Amino acid sequence: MEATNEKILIVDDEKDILEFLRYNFEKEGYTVFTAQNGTDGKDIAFKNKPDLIVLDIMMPGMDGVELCKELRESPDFTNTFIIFLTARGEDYSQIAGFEVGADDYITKPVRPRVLMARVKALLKRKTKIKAEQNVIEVNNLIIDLNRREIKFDGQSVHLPKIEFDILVLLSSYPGKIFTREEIYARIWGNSVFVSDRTLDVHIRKLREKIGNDYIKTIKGVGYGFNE
Amino acid sequence: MEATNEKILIVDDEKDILEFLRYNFEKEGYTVFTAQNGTDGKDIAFKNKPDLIVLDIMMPGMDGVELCKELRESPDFTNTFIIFLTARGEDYSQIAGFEVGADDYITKPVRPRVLMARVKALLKRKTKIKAEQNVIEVNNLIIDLNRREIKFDGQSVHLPKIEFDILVLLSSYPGKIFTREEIYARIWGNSVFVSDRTLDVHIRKLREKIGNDYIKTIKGVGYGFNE
DNA sequence: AGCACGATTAACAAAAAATTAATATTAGAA
DNA sequence: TTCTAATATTAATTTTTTGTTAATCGTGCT
Repeated sequence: MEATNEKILIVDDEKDILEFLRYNFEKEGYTVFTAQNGTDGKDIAFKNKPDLIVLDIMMPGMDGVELCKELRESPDFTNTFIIFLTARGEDYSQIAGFEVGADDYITKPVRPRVLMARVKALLKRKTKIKAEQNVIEVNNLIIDLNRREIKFDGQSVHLPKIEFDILVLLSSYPGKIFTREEIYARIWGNSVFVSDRTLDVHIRKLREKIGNDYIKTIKGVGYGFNE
Repeated sequence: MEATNEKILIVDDEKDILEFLRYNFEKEGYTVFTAQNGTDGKDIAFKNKPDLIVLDIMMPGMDGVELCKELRESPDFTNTFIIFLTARGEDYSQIAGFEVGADDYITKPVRPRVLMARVKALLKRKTKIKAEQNVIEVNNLIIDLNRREIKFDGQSVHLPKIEFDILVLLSSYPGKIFTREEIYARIWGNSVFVSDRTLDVHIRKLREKIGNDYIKTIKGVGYGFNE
């Protein structure tokens, strides 16, 4: 696994758990911050702007729910993922509430693989996704899936169907290399056959509109999307 | 919050998600039904007539798309809101309308707050349309849902049924692109088949009456409404 | 019956998009 | 470095999609 270098903040009053999780996340290449109480957690959050926060519910002093609420009040954290740790059987009514703003929760005892899976699911894309609007945003490129249009350098640009679909496919999995066959299969379907240069032409037209930086060629394989 | 008592059906094969969402929606005052597969979902839908349905695309047995299609064939569900859960990068044209008739879709992993926001937005629209002035107003165009007539540049213009329905559909979701299939599904229903140019003719007649600016064509996809 | 209205269809025109073909260029192996 | 297969590029061509007009069909009304 490549070093993703995504930042994760874990807040829990039990030192054992903290170290246990730290070990596991660091092993996977994440940068880990920890705090043993809500107040410290808040400071570290504001200082380091983590991509995802794992919060224990029950803590002395400021508890997880309180911390979460305070974070969500800041625009810096409206798009940060927050996962709660809760004891099984605990009345999780507090966190499960949307007003708190949890993205997910898992029950203790924490199984690292479960937690890791949830984290990965949430962080899957480094690309900022404006989930509220079905918009993919990367640097100076905004792909609006509802309107089926893109904005490049602030300019709305119309993309014909196939070009748009290819761009969505590639940009949905930044970094992943799609083989030509894969792209043909997903865009044209398995029963349609077009000649071999067709894809290149579409790629070229896309590049004409969004520049050469986003779509990279892997010779002998296919294409990918750069962040 | 007052008890809205709006009914929501959630269909997903993952029990965790189901319960999590159930809890949250109930807390917000909604009446929640759940089903773990399409077949059950269909039964419950017909029995309870929910106001909004959240459908997972991928399910064993009858999947979300299939269920949606079947529901849309019944006049009971032509006006029910349907939100799809889908993986990003999936061929969402199938979902985002394609012959199906989805009102919205969100990409997994599901962020509860996002889902809740969308649900509220949709239901608000509905209650708004039901309760309030029943008028959609854009620039020099006023669509009166009660009288089923429009005012363009201050002039009352009568619209025949289908033209009016198309205009309402499009203008209710400004910016969203409706596929032709979706429009056919929503206006004519999934069991009625008319020839291929029919929609174009209605669109043309609409444009004749309200000008060319409001309805835009997305070639290869469908139509949308400009703000 | 005859009329009016709306919906649909058919036939063709126009526009846009997709594909192909032909040639140039390039990345990467030998 | 040289060579070659893979990709880029360009322009021409074909195909697909939509627009437009007019004719037809059907229904309800007088």
